[in-house]
Amino acid sequence: MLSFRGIFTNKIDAKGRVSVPAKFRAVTAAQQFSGIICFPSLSDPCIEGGGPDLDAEIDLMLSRLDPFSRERNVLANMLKAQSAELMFDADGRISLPDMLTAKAGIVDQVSFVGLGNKFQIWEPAAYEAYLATAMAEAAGHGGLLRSPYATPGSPSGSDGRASQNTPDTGRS
Amino acid sequence: MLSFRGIFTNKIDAKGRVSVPAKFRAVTAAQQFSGIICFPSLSDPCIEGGGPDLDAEIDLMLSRLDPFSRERNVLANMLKAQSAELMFDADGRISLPDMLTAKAGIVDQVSFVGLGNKFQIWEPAAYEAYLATAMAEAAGHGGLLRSPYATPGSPSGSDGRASQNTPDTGRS
DNA sequence: TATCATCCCATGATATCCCAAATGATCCCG
DNA sequence: CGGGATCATTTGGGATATCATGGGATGATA
Repeated sequence: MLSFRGIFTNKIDAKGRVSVPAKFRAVTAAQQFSGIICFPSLSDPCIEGGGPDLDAEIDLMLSRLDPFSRERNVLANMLKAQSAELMFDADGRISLPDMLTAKAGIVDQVSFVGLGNKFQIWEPAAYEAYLATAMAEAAGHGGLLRSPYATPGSPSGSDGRASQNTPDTGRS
Repeated sequence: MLSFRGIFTNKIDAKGRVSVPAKFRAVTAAQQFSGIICFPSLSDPCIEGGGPDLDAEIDLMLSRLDPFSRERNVLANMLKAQSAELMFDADGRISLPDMLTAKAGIVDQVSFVGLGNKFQIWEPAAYEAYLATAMAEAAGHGGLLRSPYATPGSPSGSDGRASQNTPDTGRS
C-alpha cells in the first residue's frame, strides 16, 4: 500500500493546476513529504516522478558514476537540472513547469500512471498508444515471470508463446 | 485453508459492487489484509488477483530489474499501472474498475476461480468455455507435475492421465 | 500598476459507509 | 430420514464522506 498503482486522468485548469491523485498523495505523505519530485523520462515522451525515496535512489545511482565523467553530467542534467520539486496546495494540486509539459506534449489533460516506486505523467492519447505497444512487448518479457520456486532443470510450464488478446486502447 | 479454492459466481449490483466469496476473504485476512489486489491476466481474457503475498512476489521480481530499463517500465505498466488495490466494504464487497472488467468482458456477473496462491475473475460464460479447453489440455500436462519426493533416477509412475469428476460450475 | 502565483472556499460527481431484507446452507430435533 | 429453526452470506437501497474542479481573493514581484 506504499507504492504508486493505477491510472488516473485529470484536467489541467486555466491556471495550469492539476490534482495529483489522492492515492499518490498518500504515498508521498508516507515519506513525510507533501509534494512530488518530477523530471523528464529518459526513455519515453513523458514526465516521471516520485517521492523523496525515489530521489534518494537516483542520488545513490549517480554517486556511483565518476564525478567528472560525461555520463554523470549528462544524466544529472536530465534528472537534476530539469527536475522540479512540486509541492501540493491545500487541495492536493500542483502546476507542472512548461519545461516538463513541452517534452511530453501535454496540453490540458494528463494521465498519472503508477509504476510502483515511481509514476509517469503522460498526455492521455500518447499513453494509450504507448500502453498498446507495452502490452505487446510484455508478452515477450513474460520469461521474466519465472517461478521463484523453480528448480534449474524443471519445466517452466510456459512454451514462451503468450497468447495476447487485443488491448482495448480506444476508450473514453 | 490458506489458499484460494473453488468456484463462486456472484452478481454485480447497480453500483458496480460484487461480494468476494467469504472463503477468499478468509485467505487475505490471514495475510493481515482486508482486500484484494487485482490486475489483468497476462495470458487469458480475465482478471487475476490475490493478497499481499502475491503482490510482494511481483515487487520482488520488478525490483531486480534496473529502475530505468525499458523492461521494467513495460512490466510495471502491466502489473502496477493496470492493477488495483480493492478493499472490502463492511459486507465484504469490492467494485471492479472498468479498466479491468472491460478486458474480461464482464458485465453483471463474475466467477471467482481459486487457483491456490492466486485466483481469477471471469465472465461466467467465458469461463465455461475456458474450462472445457483447460480440462482437455490438463490431461496432457499431467507429466509436468513431478513428485517433490522423486529421486533423480526414479520412474515417474504417472501415465499422464488424471481422472476428473465433474466440477459444479453452473448452479443456482 | 499590472501580472503572476498562491491560498481559500463552493460545487458537482463519485465512491464509501451503514443499515435492512432475502437467499441459501447448516445444524438440531423429532 | 424428514422437517424446522438458526446462522452465515449475499444482495439491495439510502445516507454520508471524499475527491476533483472551478472561481474568487490575497499577496508578491517587476
